[in-house]
Amino acid sequence: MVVVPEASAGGVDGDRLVSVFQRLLDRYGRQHWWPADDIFEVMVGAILTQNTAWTNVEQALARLRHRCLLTPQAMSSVPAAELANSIRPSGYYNVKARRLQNYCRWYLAAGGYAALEQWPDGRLREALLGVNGIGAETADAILLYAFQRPVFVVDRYTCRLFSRLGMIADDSRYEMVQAFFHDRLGGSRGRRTALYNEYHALIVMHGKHCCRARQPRCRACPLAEQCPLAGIV
DNA sequence: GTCCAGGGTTCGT
DNA sequence: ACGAACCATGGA
Repeated sequence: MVVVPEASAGGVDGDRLVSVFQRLLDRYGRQHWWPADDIFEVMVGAILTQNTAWTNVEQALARLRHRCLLTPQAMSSVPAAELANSIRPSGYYNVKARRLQNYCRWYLAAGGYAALEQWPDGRLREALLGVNGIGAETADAILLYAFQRPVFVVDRYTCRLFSRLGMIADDSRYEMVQAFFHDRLGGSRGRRTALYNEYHALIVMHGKHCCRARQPRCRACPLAEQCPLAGIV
């Protein structure tokens, strides 16, 4: 599937969003997210990576796999203390153990993937948000990367980058930023799903190298002129 | 030693 | 409605 958008549906800012996407794609290439072996691991990873570096999440996932806890049945029935110990490298292990079990119990009670994939986007999103420990970003990551729904995932890197590009206010609410993308990147349902998938992954990849937290502007980034956004920022 | 990471909830104002 | 405190490990 070609992920390059045909044309923006959102005027000047839409064209700019497409331009940023093109530059990031040219510089970093296709990211092939989500990095996981199966659908359930995507969901677990989405919870474990909350405010946590992915390298830590990988260690936690390896421990879970080694202990045969990477299934919703095993994860929901194991003692919380044992689950917490298994995910220790990902940090916040007590709260995340509770969140994982909240999620697994909801997931199983709903009938698992086969049942949930039949749910419409809005209903599925609301249900995810109803699980304690699943906020807007985690819900959208699961919607996009596990359920293939056309939902743009807004994370810290997204807000930082596009506020520095002057396209959004630095204090914009989550849903406002998300609507900014939804309103300006059109196309078919499948096309938008593929585009949102790649775009978010590229934003994260870029954020790891450039435009770090303490740097006020992108031009101060380590990539300097190599930065794909050097001419824009 | 300091800073930060692919957030979310809870509890004060 | 909004901000602050809290959760916690590991890599740069």
